[in-house]
Amino acid sequence: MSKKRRPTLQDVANIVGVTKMTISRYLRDPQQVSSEMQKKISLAVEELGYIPNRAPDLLSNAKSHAIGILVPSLTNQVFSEVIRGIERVTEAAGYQTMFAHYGYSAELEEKRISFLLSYHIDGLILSESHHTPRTLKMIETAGIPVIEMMDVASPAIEQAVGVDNLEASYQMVSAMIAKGYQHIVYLGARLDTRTKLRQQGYEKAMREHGLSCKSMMTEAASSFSLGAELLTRTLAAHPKTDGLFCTNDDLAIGAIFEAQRMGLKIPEQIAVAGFHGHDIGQSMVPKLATVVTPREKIGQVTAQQLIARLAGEAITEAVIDLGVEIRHGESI
Amino acid sequence: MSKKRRPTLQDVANIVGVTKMTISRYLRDPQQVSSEMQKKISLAVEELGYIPNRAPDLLSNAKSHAIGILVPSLTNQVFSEVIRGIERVTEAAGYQTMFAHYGYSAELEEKRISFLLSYHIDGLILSESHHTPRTLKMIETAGIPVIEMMDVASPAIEQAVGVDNLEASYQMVSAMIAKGYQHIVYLGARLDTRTKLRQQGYEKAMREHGLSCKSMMTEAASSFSLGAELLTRTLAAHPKTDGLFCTNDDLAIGAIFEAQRMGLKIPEQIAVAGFHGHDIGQSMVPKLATVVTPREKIGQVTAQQLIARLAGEAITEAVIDLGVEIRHGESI
DNA sequence: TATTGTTATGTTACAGGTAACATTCCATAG
DNA sequence: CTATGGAATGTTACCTGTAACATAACAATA
Repeated sequence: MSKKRRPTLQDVANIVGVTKMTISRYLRDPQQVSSEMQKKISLAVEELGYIPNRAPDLLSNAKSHAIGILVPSLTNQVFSEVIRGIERVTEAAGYQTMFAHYGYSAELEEKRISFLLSYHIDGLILSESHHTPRTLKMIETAGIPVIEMMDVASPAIEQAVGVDNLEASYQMVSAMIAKGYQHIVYLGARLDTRTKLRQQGYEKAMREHGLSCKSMMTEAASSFSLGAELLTRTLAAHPKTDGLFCTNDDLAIGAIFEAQRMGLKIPEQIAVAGFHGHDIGQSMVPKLATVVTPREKIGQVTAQQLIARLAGEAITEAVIDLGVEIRHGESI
Repeated sequence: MSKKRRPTLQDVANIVGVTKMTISRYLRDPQQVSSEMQKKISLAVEELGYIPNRAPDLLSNAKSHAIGILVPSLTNQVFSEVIRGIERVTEAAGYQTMFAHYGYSAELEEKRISFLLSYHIDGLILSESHHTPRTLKMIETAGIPVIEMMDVASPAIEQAVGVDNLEASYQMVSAMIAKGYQHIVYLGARLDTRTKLRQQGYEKAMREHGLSCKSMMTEAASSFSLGAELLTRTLAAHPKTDGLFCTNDDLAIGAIFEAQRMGLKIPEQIAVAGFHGHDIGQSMVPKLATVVTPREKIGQVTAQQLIARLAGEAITEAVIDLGVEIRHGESI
């Protein structure tokens, strides 16, 4: 009994009694072979359960029609929505996607990019503008189009699509100040690039109004329970706190739940604002004040730009800022 | 000016003045070449920014050390946690992961599997036990180990790791009935296999106590706002409802928020239970009653089993049931 | 009938890393 | 001084699909 081997085009060809070239043609476009041949090949392919093999293609430097997508985290709802936007476009354009995530670490990002490039992706989408030198070198060497998503402040490579996190935060905190809150504290977790930008936006608004900046930060990953914990710590450290600007909705919602447990009235005793505008913020009581980011649209526009460039078009806009919406909700 | 080309081992070899075989050895295990050669090659590799190329490897039927992972949805928090569990194990074992998602469609699953197999993955993890005939054929032909995650009721291939969704739901609904709720309605969305199993568990418990079954279902994807909507529709259709068993936490939480808006007391006027035990359920007020599934552990055990089989071990347990915990919380 | 075109299929060469085997060179033992 | 062994490096063949070119067979036209 011979060991089973993955069937090749040659195996199909042997059954049909033609060369593998004919099978190859059939698989790419059945019209290219005669109609009786189509039937015969179709049967043989089904019989063997032939599985396409990309290896030879990759080897001969053909286009892979695959694009690589790097996100910091899969657990983060934000990126699942961005990915949905990307795929809506890539799917329609006949491109396949290969994801990887790097846990907010530039070193891991480097590894993942190397992995994706080793599979000859045609284009690459990143979620960060900070990379290791080796990453930059690899990308240059690979010579494929690259787009950085999410923030537009300081693109490191060729093109960026996203929002201005600093400016958006500045606007939200300004709105809170305009409503009369004076002792606003910034809640941050997982100190990545965008978290820092949001903190800067917070500080800009506070300073502009002569208010003092206070932050409660941790390197732990965001979660609802972390938001609860940060509220407790904030009130212990700064009892006069009357507002929270949180780096994302999860922290904000966790803080609101904890405030409810403590019997604090929102927003009368403490105002809370988040970042992103997830569905849950609109369902909960009170409705969450938040900076609504166009997550799915970021994905769509990024994918459209990348595909245009894969089709040979030049970059027309190196930076595409899709803007945010300040939603007041009921919590400020 | 010549068009840039991705550097090959030969290019590195030319710079160093040896054959590419020496470079190949260095890259896989630097110890295999002399120490002065190590330095020279290292420099040349950096200079060119050499990127590994998996194509030749794939072509010669080498192990890819990559495993494919198929999940129905990336938006679904459940699967990000399962993936985290998988990666904790694969990362340590030196395996790389390639994800894909198929939007709960068996046809799309087939496409994705074909895609992953075309890249010569060594093993495959699925999240479903229902597949197209062609999928089954492909998997058989590929001859690689496959594990089905999530539910253990009716594995279709070789091995399954997960929980018993029907039994778990039966237990939760029984617990609700034991507390005195009589008019419990089942809330379901996106009618996939597991949702149906949970409904069956609900029905088994209700029938056993001579209570009548009522369901409020939709094919839309789960969300918090959908939970709110389903509650409204449920109360309109069945005014006497005093309990909800929801197919997941999102629906349950959305329903609770809506009940709060309506001024309904939980659990006095209406009890609500969810499924999975996400972090948010423990933070919110009231704490959510839920069936806690060992999501990360499912991932870990699945990966461990797969890697053991890749190492040549035989299947010792075709079905691994990791069990659930019934958490009463404050909402029933 | 000779010519041209068209459709269907065949032939050849190639992509880049690595397993398996071969060679070279030098140190040490006999 | 030769023989032996081992470390370092070289040589060859191979994996599979497809672009590019070649050929065959037959229909349509001059």
